[in-house]
Amino acid sequence: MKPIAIGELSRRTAVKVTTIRFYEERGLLPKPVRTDANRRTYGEADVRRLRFIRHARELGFEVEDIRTLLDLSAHPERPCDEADAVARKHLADIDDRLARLNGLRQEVQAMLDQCSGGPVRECRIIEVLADHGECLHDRH
Amino acid sequence: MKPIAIGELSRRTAVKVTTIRFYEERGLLPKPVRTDANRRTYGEADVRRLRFIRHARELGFEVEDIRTLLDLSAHPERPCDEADAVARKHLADIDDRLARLNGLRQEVQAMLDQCSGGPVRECRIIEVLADHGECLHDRH
DNA sequence: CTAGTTCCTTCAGCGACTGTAGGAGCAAGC
DNA sequence: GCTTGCTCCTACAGTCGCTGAAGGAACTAG
Repeated sequence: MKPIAIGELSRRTAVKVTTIRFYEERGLLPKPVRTDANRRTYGEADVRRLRFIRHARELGFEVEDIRTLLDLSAHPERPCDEADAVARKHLADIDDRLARLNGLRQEVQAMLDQCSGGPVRECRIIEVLADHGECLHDRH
Repeated sequence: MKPIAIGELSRRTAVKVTTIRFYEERGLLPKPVRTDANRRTYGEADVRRLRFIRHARELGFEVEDIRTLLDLSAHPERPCDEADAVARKHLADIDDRLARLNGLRQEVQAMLDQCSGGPVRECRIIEVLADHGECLHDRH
């Protein structure tokens, strides 16, 4: 199999060249073999690994979590408790953010509903922001 | 009215001292009058302005948007279209994030549901991450 | 007077990239 | 063989919205 240049790896994984170099520096991707002219060369395994990383990032996993998941995938004989824990923690995190974002949505929607389109003096948006007492919830 | 020190302003607005100085540097708060010993002194107007800022940040508005909203609140005779636009854009942004986050939640939940607790070799979490084809949605 | 707290400036760090400058290499057309 | 334009290299600064630390000065209470 012929070596893959960083640009082609980028195209095949939809990860930007600069981001690939960043992942290398962070230790998510192994240091690749270089050509005589000092250019990085990759193989199919790198394509798979980078797709794994990109996919996990799309699902919102942090780089630190991805490191753990990558380590795990390199040891298929170990129990998957750790992967489970990482995913569970991530789910809890998502639920948390969803709850807060739903609260915000309600609040901002209410602000907009009250705006009558007059001058700023009468604008509820500005007023609501100026006074937390106007809010639906105590804590945002 | 007696001048307010930065620490007291911090206590009264629940905004950290460092953050207050940061907001000053970013132009959200005006440069305060200093004492002979070079300490910042604030008044009630600053308390109100900072509460406005904090509240808007809690509702997820960006600093740039807050600058716009603050400018508007200083011109009560102008129409509130602009405030409305800022809030509307923010709502659209929240809806966007909610949709994506809900998608992620589903995906991660599905991953967890399939994990049978065996070795990593059989773990669906790792497998799903390795292959986007396993996903519920095409685009995350 | 002393100890403890508050305040000052300046600057580095977070996470996860993104972009730029300034250069070298390479592939294709003439 | 030369030029044009793309790709690649390193090194480093910038993004957003803070946060914290270092090192020093000043205020406050006992």
